[in-house]
Amino acid sequence: MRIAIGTAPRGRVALVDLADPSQPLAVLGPAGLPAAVAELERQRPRWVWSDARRWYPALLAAGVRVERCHDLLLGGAIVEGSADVVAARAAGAEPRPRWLSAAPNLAGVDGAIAVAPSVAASARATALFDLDEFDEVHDESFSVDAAGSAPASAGSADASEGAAEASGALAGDVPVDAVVVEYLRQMRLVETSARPRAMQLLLAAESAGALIGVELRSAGLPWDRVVHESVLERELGAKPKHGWKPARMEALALEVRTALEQPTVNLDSQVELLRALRRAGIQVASTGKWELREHDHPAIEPLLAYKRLARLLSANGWSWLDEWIVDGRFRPDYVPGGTATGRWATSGGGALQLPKNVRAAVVADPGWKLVVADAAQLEPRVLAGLARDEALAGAARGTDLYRGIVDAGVVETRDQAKVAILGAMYGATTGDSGRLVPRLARAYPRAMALVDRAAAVGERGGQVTTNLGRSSPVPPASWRETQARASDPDATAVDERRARSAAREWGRFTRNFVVQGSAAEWALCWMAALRTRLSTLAPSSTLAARSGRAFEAVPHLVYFLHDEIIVHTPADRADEVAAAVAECAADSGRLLFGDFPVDFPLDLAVVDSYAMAEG
DNA sequence: ACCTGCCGCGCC
DNA sequence: AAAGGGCGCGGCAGGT
Repeated sequence: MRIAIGTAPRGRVALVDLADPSQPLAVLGPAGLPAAVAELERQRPRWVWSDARRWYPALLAAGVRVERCHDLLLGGAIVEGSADVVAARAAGAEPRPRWLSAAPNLAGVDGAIAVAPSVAASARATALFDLDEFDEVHDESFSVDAAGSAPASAGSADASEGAAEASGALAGDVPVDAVVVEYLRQMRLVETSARPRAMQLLLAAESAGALIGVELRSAGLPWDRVVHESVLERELGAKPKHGWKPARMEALALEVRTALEQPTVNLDSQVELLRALRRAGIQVASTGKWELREHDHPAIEPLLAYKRLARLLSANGWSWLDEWIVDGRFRPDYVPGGTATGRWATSGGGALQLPKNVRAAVVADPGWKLVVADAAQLEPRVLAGLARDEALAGAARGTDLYRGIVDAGVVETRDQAKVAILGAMYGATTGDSGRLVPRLARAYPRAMALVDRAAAVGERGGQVTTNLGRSSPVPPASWRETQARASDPDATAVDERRARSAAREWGRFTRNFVVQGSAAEWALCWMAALRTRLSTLAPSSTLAARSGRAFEAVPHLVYFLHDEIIVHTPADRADEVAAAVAECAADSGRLLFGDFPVDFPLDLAVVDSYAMAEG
């Protein structure tokens, strides 16, 4: 069963069964939606909606979880960009609707936007049905007395979203008939794509990610403010008065200025600092710490210490704590599919850059545990699977792929194996890494050929595609102009050099894209499977379920970082959860690479604090 | 008072 | 101990 959710005239919401779109299942006010969804969810439908970030928070706030969805914004971005769908798009020639351009990565992509019906137009009568006919029609079983029995959304963490709803239209508001039309269009593109099964799986996994992104925010990452404050005090000293710098930073700044013999230089200004360093005889091209480290001067050590503290203060200091930690939870705004490769992004809070030294503040609730798991050397394993490289998969058989490469006699040390692998995937040509890559190529020719091919395609300006069918963007017009200028008869040496450099740069991007993007798919399938598994585990036998919250007493995901997840679980369920996490990793490998023998072992820990997980 | 671009640096 | 890919964010610089 598939049910579309979209807007209807006069601020209402409509539900349409895709098996019978001749008339809606229900047309109701926004307040009635959670109860209606909860009722229909018993039939385990796939909810089809414009954007999980638009529709799902209010449901979760009312305590309603859904099992699966199709997220049109994310699905649209994939099918519009995929080289596997090019023929299907051309054959069908159905226009992409304008509202899809809100999708991550789709804003600048060519599409038949001009001929798409505008939201306003499709909000009126359509071929499917006229919602105005359904003024008073809705199934009594969904009806919710506005005065009473509706699950309360007051007290939700997201007052702002409620306010936006009250004030009118939200981004992602799409008339239900347009939702149906777009869903059917996407399904036709999937069916006629080069690899329908893979594309279907990708859209399902991406949509599961869309649900998880909202759920992670709703659940929140348990955060101990006291521990965080003690980290800050240990590093920075006492909390300074508002608008002041911590005394320890001031002391370090004084030390630097003294050593440089420039008592007024402002260390926070790159321009001033660079000038001061040079005047003191330290010949650097930038103020970056990697370059500073190379120099021997009494100003360097306190300067590096100052920079480290300045970073901590501005990125995760007391004001971050006040802004982002509410009621013991960190609730970042995840953006699934927010990057070109399909990795997630976040907006606000820097959730994907939590410094190691503040992770101590991630602490399980009393009676709860954190199950922390990350996939060991995910990307080279994915590369082995993608390339069907038996030799590399052999080296990956144990828990330490780099050790496996050493044991195979390819390089001498684990460190060499690591930089060589990274160099192969990122396109290093110089340094230790670049020198080791040829040895890797001899040992693992299939894997190396795959990334080399991806790089060659990119250098020509072509698209490359992941395991499941997500394609890299085409290079921007400015890139193509640079290439065109170089092939002009009177191109200068500078033009040619610039074009070569830009071509190689795009080649490094596409080289990495296939690996990073396919690894993101593995992680998505892992997490989606885990989410399903967790929902089948019984609530804790020792923690009484309190009402009103979606995540009381049951294990749930609270964090995701590219190849790493954290589950917050009642302590008595931790071992079951850990086993499920590992099984789902193995399942994801089989799902994506069939019986090709590549392992996906995890570093897995059951801990009270994130800092106690090996990282 | 804003905006954009760039740097530097945290994470994978 | 830094080079290659992907990001977000804070801060400064330089513009309007």
